Amino acid sequence: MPVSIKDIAKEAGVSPSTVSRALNDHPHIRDETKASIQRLAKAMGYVPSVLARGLVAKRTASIGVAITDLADPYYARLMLGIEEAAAAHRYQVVLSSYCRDPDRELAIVNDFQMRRMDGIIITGSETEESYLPAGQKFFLPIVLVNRPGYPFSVSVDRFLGARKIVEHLIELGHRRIAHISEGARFRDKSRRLDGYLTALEMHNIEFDGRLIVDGDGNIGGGIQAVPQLLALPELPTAVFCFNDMTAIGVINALRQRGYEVPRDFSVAGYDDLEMAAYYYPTLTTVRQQTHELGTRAAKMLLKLIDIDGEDKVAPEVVEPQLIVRQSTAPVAV
Amino acid sequence: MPVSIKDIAKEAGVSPSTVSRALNDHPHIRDETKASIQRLAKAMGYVPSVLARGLVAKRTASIGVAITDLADPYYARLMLGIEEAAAAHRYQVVLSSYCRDPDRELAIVNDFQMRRMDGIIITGSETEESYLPAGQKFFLPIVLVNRPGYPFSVSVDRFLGARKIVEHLIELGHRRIAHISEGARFRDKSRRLDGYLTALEMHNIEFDGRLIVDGDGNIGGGIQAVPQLLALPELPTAVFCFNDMTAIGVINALRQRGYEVPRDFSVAGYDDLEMAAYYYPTLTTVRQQTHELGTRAAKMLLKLIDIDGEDKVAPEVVEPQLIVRQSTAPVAV
DNA sequence: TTGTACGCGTTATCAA
DNA sequence: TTGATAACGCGTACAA
Repeated sequence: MPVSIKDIAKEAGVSPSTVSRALNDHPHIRDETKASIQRLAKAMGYVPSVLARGLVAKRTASIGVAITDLADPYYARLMLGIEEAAAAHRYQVVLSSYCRDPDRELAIVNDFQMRRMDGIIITGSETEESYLPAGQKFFLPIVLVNRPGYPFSVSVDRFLGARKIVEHLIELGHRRIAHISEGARFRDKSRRLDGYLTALEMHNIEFDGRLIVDGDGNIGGGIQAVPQLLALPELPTAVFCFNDMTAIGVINALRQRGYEVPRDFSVAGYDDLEMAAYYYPTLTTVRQQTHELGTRAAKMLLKLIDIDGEDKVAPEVVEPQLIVRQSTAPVAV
Repeated sequence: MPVSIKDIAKEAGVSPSTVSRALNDHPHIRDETKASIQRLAKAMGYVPSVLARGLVAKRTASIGVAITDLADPYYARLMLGIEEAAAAHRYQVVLSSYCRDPDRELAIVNDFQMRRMDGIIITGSETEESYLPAGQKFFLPIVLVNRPGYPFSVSVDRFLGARKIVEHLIELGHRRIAHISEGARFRDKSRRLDGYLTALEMHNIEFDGRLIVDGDGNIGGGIQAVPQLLALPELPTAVFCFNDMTAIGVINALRQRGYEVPRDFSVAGYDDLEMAAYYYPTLTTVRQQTHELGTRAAKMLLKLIDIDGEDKVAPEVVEPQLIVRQSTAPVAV
């Protein structure tokens, strides 16, 4: 049973409010009593109750983060950024992973509401629309990461990132460039795919739909894509993958079949995971300012919480950076 | 402003207690009123407050998990196991990462206490001792993962895992086997180191302290260890790493210097991360039953919460499994 | 400087 | 079957 403020009051022979004041460093209280009560509280192992506090204060000094997938290290970096900004404002961060499952995403958001978090950050939402103010189902501020269509969002410009990396491949002489997508579900709204198409168009390269193969954002998706690519009547010379995990799958599957990267195929990833610099070969990829993305999202959310001035907040976009390493090379002649 | 039970009561023209009963499916209530109130609650966007509920119920139906490091995918798998078991008992899981920082670990545990979680799981605690019942600083049950000395713990037998993998190296003919540890801080209580020493002893191989080099559990630690190994007057032929991340760092650093694995050195990891099967070369490693570890930890915690019968709970140990892949090979002659 | 009284949202108990 | 009341732990006006 936790010790309550009343227990301390009884023990100290004062009223509960005096204890409350002592513990919260209130102005009008004798230094002596304050000190002795603080000492007593510590000795008795007092731990304040967020439940009771939040009930009266109508705030819990905590924000909830619903992340796409715990297993993806990309989100770990994002979390570091969020926690840093939150800690600076003395907010506690609570995390849950919805594993790319729309139902779980909504369940987590609902749980955060039940816990009366002060605000929520959702990465890569699968149900973006439901958070639109029109619905009014949510009574706390929500910031989305990488959903640039949402009014309160912080995103990396994935269109630009994809364009940059495809142009890099084109500059290396590649003309038949395959793309492994995140999955069929996302095809229409894929910014990466748009960037890919734009880069081709800018360089007058004709688009061939057979070069687009569905992955799933994980290693397995990359592995499964390879036989489809190799079955094409005319092989690609380069593969632009949805992310680094996919690229690792692709390189692995190619190696299994006796191909070498970048000798036989250039392969590019996206994300610049820590692993990208240590894989063999090291990955050419797109670095997203992940840490900054996190701090920006947290700051936007805190702004929404504090001033409640939704008008003052506009969607933010950060620019990604091309990282050239060894998995891409000039096309073989 | 969230809608409260009172708001609904006013709107429905009944008392708050009736609303509470309707929402909680209590027995003695007219089906009609129950249905209409439930409908009204949904329409008004009612979301119950865990704060208020927990205050009176003295339980929040949630457990906190403090994990070692978000960036380590090992913990993602563990979380899946925990969440699965928790969900089966209708418990919510809340996660925080302490990034191997003892202070943050204690801060998180304290926060969980403030939130009046029903119990806590801590992975790889850096401050194991502080949770011993003797201290009595904690009023909620705590289960530790991979701290077999603690009375309420679920662990993989790391001693056995290390012994298995070192014996595998010995069988391949290796005699000078280096070990990259988790860090100097952990040397005395390293079960992996014990397993390593035991394997050597069982095969009458003399121990050479210079072969033990400190890492940090991350890629960087592996990278930094390599120059120290290469500076030894007599080179090792194999390296047993604290974990897969360290092994990746080691292999990478060796490759940078023109060495090839396993031609020049055999390198073994520990954990069997997803990546281990896809790295180049694929890693020989030790698979921990990570998912099962998670479910077991959650079940133990739930037992402690429910029956409060500490006597009925004993530390559990699961057996790890040797996974042989391409990063280890017979010693060169 | 300290104590008293009330309310936050909810549930449980008792009475109607 | 329903309503009134108290209680959970805490903060804060207001009174002393």
